[in-house]
Parts: sequence; structure tokens; C-alpha cells
Amino acid sequence: MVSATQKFEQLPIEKQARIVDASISEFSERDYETASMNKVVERAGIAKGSLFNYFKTKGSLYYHIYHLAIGEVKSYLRKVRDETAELPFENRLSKIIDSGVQFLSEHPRLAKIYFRLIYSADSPYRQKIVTELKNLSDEYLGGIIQDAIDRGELNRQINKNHALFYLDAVLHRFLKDYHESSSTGNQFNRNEWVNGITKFFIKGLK
Amino acid sequence: MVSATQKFEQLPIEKQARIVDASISEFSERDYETASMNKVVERAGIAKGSLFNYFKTKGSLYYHIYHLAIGEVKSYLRKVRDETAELPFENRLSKIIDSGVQFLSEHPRLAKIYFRLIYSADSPYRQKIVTELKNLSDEYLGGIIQDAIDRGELNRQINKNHALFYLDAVLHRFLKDYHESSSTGNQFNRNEWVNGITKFFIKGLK
DNA sequence: TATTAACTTGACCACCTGGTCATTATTGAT
DNA sequence: ATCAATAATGACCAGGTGGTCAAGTTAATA
Repeated sequence: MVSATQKFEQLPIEKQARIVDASISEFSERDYETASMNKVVERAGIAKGSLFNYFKTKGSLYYHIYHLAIGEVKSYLRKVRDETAELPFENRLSKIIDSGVQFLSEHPRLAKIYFRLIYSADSPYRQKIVTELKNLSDEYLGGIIQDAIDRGELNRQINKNHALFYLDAVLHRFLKDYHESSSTGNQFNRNEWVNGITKFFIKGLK
Repeated sequence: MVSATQKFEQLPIEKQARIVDASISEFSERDYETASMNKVVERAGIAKGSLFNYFKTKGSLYYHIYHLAIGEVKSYLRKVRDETAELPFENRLSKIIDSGVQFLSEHPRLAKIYFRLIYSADSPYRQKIVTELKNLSDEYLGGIIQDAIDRGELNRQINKNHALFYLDAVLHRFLKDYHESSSTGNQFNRNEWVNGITKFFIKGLK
């Protein structure tokens, strides 16, 4: 699916960047319905008609922005996966959580858009996008679980689907809470939490 | 904090119910920003001016509805906690998840409002409400963990805060996925998942 | 029944939205 | 310098929003 028109792509890079930047700001501060195309053009310093020349609808602009965000996430995940490939499962998990935290603080606006999208009401293409993300996450965490099983670090008997769900649930929730706590100013000891959670993954409550 | 005016409370019960019902429908179908007071009065069959006599603002109507919802949740949780008090931790957990699933199917509209509120963008009082819910959940799950520790079913050494976080994360995510899958028609084997997840709680991945 | 008090109503307000398109400005070719 | 093609502009549109309030309806009192 194409979201930007060719007109947008032919624009000088600097102008493209200004528009993208304005859009990221707007979509990170307000949800899809309340985000305003008027505000975007104001921030970007262009005329309204121009924006609708570059992107036919609000939905297509949103889709474009989302794809930039997801591109960043993807390359980040790939990097982390490769860098930690040799670590034992336990350390690998810790590193992954840490990298997530780092991503949040390096890309706060993208993080906001991401969490809005995942957890929030319906924006166009939401279902499509969420499915894409689910596949991405399954592939990512699934690979890590499989690696650990292959190396004999995890029990061969475990149900992979359940393990996947369980890892994904806890990791996501941790990052979400961390994200929210950092935007409300509350801080907590990251290392302590990362270690604590990792232990539960491995050993359970008993 | 008072949300409804005394005028609303003096209304015939039947009329109150009609208004509440219309509001629940509207707020469950659209998020706070997009929900429309015009639609509410239309559904309830009253004049717009009347609604603004009963509730001074959209925000106060929302707060009122939310409090009804949370009241239902509270009494439900209390009931489940009491009914399962004698069960071993493992069975208790399963029962709790099952009850959650049951609540979702008995109160689909309230469930929608609940998940919207928790995960979605800013409605007025969101922070306040979310804090309230967090305390409720901590008290609830915290009590269950404490019971299990007291009975020697769980390791005395575990970090209670971490255990709480971990339980809450997985339970919530399960209910959310279940909720979404039931509204998109996908079904999955509930028992299998409940048992699988409970096992991970107890034994971890290893 | 006449008078008053309380309640109900919907037309109306200012403001905002996504999107359009005739007009204007800019560019490139001859 | 002239013209054509292309790009940028912002006034404008229909349709929505939360909220108000003068006027009309209903109920209670005497």
C-alpha cells in the first residue's frame, strides 16, 4: 500500500523532513481522531492544500508516519538480536529489556505513537498494523526462545506459543509502565526490576 | 467528587436507567473524544438541554459512568476472592482467570469502557482513575499472593512487588487478548491457555 | 381555577474538523 | 521576454462538536 503520493517523494529532502517531523509531533501528542491536519500544516509551515497534495487523506499521512516508526523499531530489534546472539538466555533477556528502555528514551515521540496505536481505539488500518506487529514480535521472541531450546537452556517440553505469549506480555507491560512512569516523572530502579523479572521468567513463583 | 447533579438523582429511576444505558453504549462504542453528547441524547430520547442539566459537562457524565463500571468490577472481584479463599494457589489462579473471562462476556460494554480507559489516550480524570484501579488490583492480587505465602505455597523469599507486577501483567494481557479475540470472532481453547499460563507462573520457563 | 415554581426543550452559538479548488506564484523551455 | 506547465496557497465548504438559554410545558400550591 502506498501512502505518500509521488509529489511528496519528489519534494526536497529538507521539506519532507519538516513535514514528517511536524506529523510525528502531532500524532505523538494527540490520538488519531484528535490529531489535526490544521496543526500539522501550522507546525510544518506549509499550506493546507499542499499537505493534501502530498497525502490524499489524514489516514494515509498517519500510515506513512507509522511505517517510518516501525522501520526504526525493526532495525533496532534486528541489531539487538544479532548483538546478543551469543549470550545465555538469561542475560539475553536482560539485554533485550534494557535495549527496549533505551529505545524509549532515544525515540520518545515514536514510543508514544507506538503505544497509542497498540492500546488505543481505532485508527484506520489499526487491525492491519497490529497484525503486522504481532508477527514481528512473534518472529523476534520466537527466535530467541527457539535458540534457547536448541542450546538446552530451556525445557524442551514447554509450549512455545504459551511461552511466547508469556514473554511478550511481561516485556510489553514492563516497557509500557516504564514509558508512563518516565513521562510522569516517577522513577524506579531499572536494574532491580530487570533482574527480578528475568528470575520469574526462569524459575516461576515457587 | 460528585459527577451527577442532584437533579439527576431525583429523576425517576426508569429515566435515569435510560440515560445511563445510552451513555454506556456510546462510551463503549467510541472513545472519550469521539463519543458524542448529541448521540447520547438521541439514544436516550431526551433533549440536549436536559442532559446538560443532569451532568454539567461531558467529563462529569463520563466519570459517573466509569464509577458505575468500577463498582461492578469491585463487587465481582470481592465475590471471586471470597469464593476461592480456600483453594490452593494454583487452582485459585485458574478460577480467577476464568472469572475474568466470565465477567467480560457478561458485561461486554463495561469491558470495552474499561480497556479503553486503561490503555487509551487521555480522558479527563484518567490519571486519577488509573491510580485507583492500580490500588484496587494491588490490594486484590497482593492479598492472594500473601495468602499463598502464608500457607507456604509460595517461596517466602520472592519479591512481592515483582510478583505482583508479573501476575498483573500476564493476567491483564490474557484478558485483553481474550476480549479482542472474542470481538473479532477468533476463538481459542480457554482451558488449555489457563492451564498453560498457570504453569508458567508456578514453574517458570526452565 | 389562577398563579407560581420547576422542569424540559431545541434552536442557536462559537469553534473546529477533513477536504476542495480557483487563484496565484514559481519554474523551465524557447 | 514570453509562454506553458507545474506547484503552492488559503478562503471556503458542509458537517460536526460541547455547551447555553429564552421560551414553552408540566406540576404543585392556594
